[in-house]
Amino acid sequence: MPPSNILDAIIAQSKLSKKETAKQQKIVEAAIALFAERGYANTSTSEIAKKSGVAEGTLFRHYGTKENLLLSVIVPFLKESIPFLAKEVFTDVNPRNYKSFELFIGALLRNRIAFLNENQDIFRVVLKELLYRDELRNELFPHLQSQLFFFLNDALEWFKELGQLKDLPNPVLLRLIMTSVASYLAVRYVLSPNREADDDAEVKTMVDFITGGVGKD
Amino acid sequence: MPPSNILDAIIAQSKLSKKETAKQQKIVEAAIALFAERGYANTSTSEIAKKSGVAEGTLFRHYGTKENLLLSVIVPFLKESIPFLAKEVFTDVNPRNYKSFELFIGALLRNRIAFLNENQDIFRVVLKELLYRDELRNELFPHLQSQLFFFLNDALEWFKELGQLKDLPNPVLLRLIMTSVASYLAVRYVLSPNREADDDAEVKTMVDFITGGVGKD
DNA sequence: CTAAAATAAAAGTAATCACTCACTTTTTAT
DNA sequence: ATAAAAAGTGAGTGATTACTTTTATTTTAG
Repeated sequence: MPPSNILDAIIAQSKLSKKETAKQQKIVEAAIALFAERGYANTSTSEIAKKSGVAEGTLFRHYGTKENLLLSVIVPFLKESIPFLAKEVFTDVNPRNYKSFELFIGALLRNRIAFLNENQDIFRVVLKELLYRDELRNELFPHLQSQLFFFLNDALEWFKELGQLKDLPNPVLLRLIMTSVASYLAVRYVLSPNREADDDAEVKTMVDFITGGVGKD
Repeated sequence: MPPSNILDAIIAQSKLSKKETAKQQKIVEAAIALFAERGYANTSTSEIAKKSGVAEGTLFRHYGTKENLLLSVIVPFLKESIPFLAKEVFTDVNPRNYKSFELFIGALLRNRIAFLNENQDIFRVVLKELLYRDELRNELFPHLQSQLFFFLNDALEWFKELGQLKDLPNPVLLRLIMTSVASYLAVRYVLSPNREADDDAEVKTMVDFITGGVGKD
């Protein structure tokens, strides 16, 4: 494996497994559930095989190693989850369509909440493994950051022009906004998963906080 | 072990091991380093024994199980780290001594940064295990929350009186402030550990953000 | 229909794991 | 000084692990 670039390796890997058989889907499904429930290290390949109704050998025929199976689980998620890679969110939540920064951030939050509602399990897997895997994280973060920057730089400039954003450097703004959004999502989906949420109220609270803080004018 | 209450069990456990032998200290030291580096599940007891220069049997004589060793590592940290339990931070950063909410939050941030500078490794261990251990988390969070509330409720009322805080419910204020602080610390110490930081500038940025958001007045 | 090729299942395999146990050494108390 | 208690040791133990190899079944091709 020549590439020092893990992301490339991951993407290449994901392209290799073009056709997914029914059994492969079952395997991935079971892997997601088990990894999310007890973590990668605490899940054995035999358990995955059992849960997916497949022989252990089948699992290794398709994925070679347990590590590789993890990547096959994480990669498709990342490809959708680093959304600014895909054009979807771009067009779905286009800053130019929003007259105020509040509305834009609100839409962005709603978009990501909807996505995570559909992907809670795998989100947990990804988050946990990102904590454990330094190399993956070290490659992913700059990549993520530059993608976010590429997408949001424009948006930030747009709302600065409209006079709705403080005149802070864009990287600083980006960091403040994204860590707020991320920590909200992390608490909501990972740390307190069972809670029922009033989306409208919560989004409003977060948007108000991000734009106006807690201080009195 | 009767108690359904894990926290009680932990605290009881920590009280049992009153006198720490030199070897015990070595063991805990090595365990922290290894757990932080590669996680609990990926660290074997034989490795811990080897690194700390004791026989594996010694480790089990003192801690009984690997799990128990983890608790012995986590507990003392938590006792200091849920700082509002201990009076130290209370007196060190007493809200009534601060004329403005900004100054108070700044002091709080500096206090926690100083603490984490001394405890980076174990902070990483705790954070990772909290993600993996539902029961621990489910017991710890309400406890943490109520402690924080007990301490900060007063502070929030104080700064509300001074007209420096928005008239939001205290639990909401608390959540917004603490998730901001926590996510800043998490990014700084866990996700991007190797970064060198300009404390003064970063604290200022965070304080400004928490009090005033990113929106233009 | 049949032989070859691809896929799945089952039965291994060597390594590693957390943990035990019989025993020795050190510390403490009298 | 001595006995009891505590601390320390390291060679085992059975269970489990990721992975392999062998055997069986299904799919495909001529």
